[in-house]
Amino acid sequence: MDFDRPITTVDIVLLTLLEQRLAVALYRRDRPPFDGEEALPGGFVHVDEDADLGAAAIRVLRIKAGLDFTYLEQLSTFSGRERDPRGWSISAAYLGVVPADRILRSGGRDVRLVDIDRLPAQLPFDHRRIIDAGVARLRNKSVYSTLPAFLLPEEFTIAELRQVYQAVLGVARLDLAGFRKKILDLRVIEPVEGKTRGGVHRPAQLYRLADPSIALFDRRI
Amino acid sequence: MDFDRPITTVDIVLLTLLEQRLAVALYRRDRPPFDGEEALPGGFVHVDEDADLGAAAIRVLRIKAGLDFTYLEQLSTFSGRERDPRGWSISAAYLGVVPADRILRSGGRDVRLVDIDRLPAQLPFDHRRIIDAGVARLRNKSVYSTLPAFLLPEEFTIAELRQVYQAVLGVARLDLAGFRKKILDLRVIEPVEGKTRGGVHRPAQLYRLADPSIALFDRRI
DNA sequence: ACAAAAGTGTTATGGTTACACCCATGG
DNA sequence: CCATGGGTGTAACCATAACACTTTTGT
Repeated sequence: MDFDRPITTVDIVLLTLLEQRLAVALYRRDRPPFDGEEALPGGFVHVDEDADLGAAAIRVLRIKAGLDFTYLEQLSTFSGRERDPRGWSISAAYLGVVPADRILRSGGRDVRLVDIDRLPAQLPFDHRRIIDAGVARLRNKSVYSTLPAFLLPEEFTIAELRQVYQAVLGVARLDLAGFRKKILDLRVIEPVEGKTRGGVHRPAQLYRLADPSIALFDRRI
Repeated sequence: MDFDRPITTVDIVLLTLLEQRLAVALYRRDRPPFDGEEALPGGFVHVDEDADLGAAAIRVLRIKAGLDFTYLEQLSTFSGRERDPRGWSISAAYLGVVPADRILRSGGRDVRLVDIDRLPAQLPFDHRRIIDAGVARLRNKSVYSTLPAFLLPEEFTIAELRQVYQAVLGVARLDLAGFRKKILDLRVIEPVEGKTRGGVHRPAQLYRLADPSIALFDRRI
C-alpha cells in the first residue's frame, strides 16, 4: 500500500535588479550532483524541522543566502524521472524578489547575480525552465501589482518606481505623468512625510508601500 | 545525506457547471484515511509508471473518474506535517475543467457534483482549501481567457458561452451585444459553417473554439 | 538666471457600456 | 403576423496616452 516516494526539494528563483536589468541569484553548489556548478539555491525538505514547503523555502533562503525577509511565493512544482540524476524527484519552486544589495551583502563569494538574458547555456537540473517560470510570473504579476516595488529599498521616489516597472516589463518608456497619476490614484504608495531625495535638482518626495505586502490592482499599470 | 521523504500525492479539483452553477466533483473514498467520505479524486504518485506529476494527475483522472481528455493545469502544491494523518505530505493540486455530462457518464455511483457554495462543512485533508484555490484560479483566468468554454460541449452558441462566463464570474449580466462583439473581435471562436441550434425562435449559429487549447486575451471579457 | 529633474494640467483617442433597433423562425 | 430570442448599430462615457507646461532646487 506504500509506494516509493520521490526525492523532494525546494528551489528558489531569487530575482533582483542589477543596473536596471533583471537578474537571478545563482549559487555555486558545494556537493554532488553538479558539484561546483552554479544553480538556484535549493535543498531537501527536512520533514523533521520544516512545517511545510514554504517553511523549507524560508530555511533554505536563510541558510544558503543569509536572507531573512523577502517577498516569497510558490511558483509551480517541477517533477519527473529525468530532471535529477538521483532519481524521480519533485522540486517545489518558489519566487523570491529582493533588492540586489541585500543579496550581495549577505551572500558572500558563492553568489553571482546573472542578467536574465545572459544565463549560462547549461544549468543543472531543469533550473533554466524554473528561472523562465519565475521571470514570467514576475513580469506577468507586475502588470497589475506592486510586486516590482520589492526590488527597491523600503523608501523610493516615483521616478525610481517607474524605472523598475520599465525594467521588469521590458517597456521602453512609461509616460511619467500617466504613471504618477495612476500609481497615486491606486493608493498603493504613500509619501514619507517630510522626506525627500535631493540631487542637484529639485528633490523628489520619498514614498513607501501603503500596504507592506503586495497589493493587486484592478487595472493595468 | 538522505532524508525522510514526504508522502507524495496528486489531487484534482474537477470543476464543472451544473444548472448554471459552478460545481466540483467529489468522489467517495474507498480506503483509509477518511474511508467512505467524499473527497477530491487523488492518489499516490507512482514513480514506476508516472513520468511526472502531470502524468500522475492524468492517470488518476482516468482511473478514478474515467475521464480521458480534460483541460488540466497545475494549481499549486499543498504541504505540511498536519494535513494528512499518515504524516508529512505533499499534494500537487491540479485544476480540471470539463462539461458535467462527461463526469456523470463515466463516474458512476461514486461521484457527486457539489455546488461550490454548498460544500460539506468538513472535507478530508485540506481539500476545502484546495477547492477554493481551484475556483479562484478558474474565476481569475476566466476574465482573460477561453477557459470557461471548456465547461461547454465542443459546439455552442454565443448566448450559451455568455451564460457560462456569467456563471463562472458571478456577474449578473454581461451585455449581450458587447460580449458578442468582444468575443468575435478576439477571434477565439469560429462559426461551424451551416450549423445552427433551432429552438422555437430564430436559430442560433453554433461556434467552436478557434484554438482547441486555451487562448488568452490581452483585454478583459 | 539657468539647467535639470519633479510634478501638474489638458486634449485626443480608443475601448467599454448601455440601449435602441432589426432579423429569422415557429406557431 | 406576433412573440421571442438571435443579432446589429450607435451614442455617451471613461480610462489611457501623449505632450505641453509649471515648480523647485543647486550652482
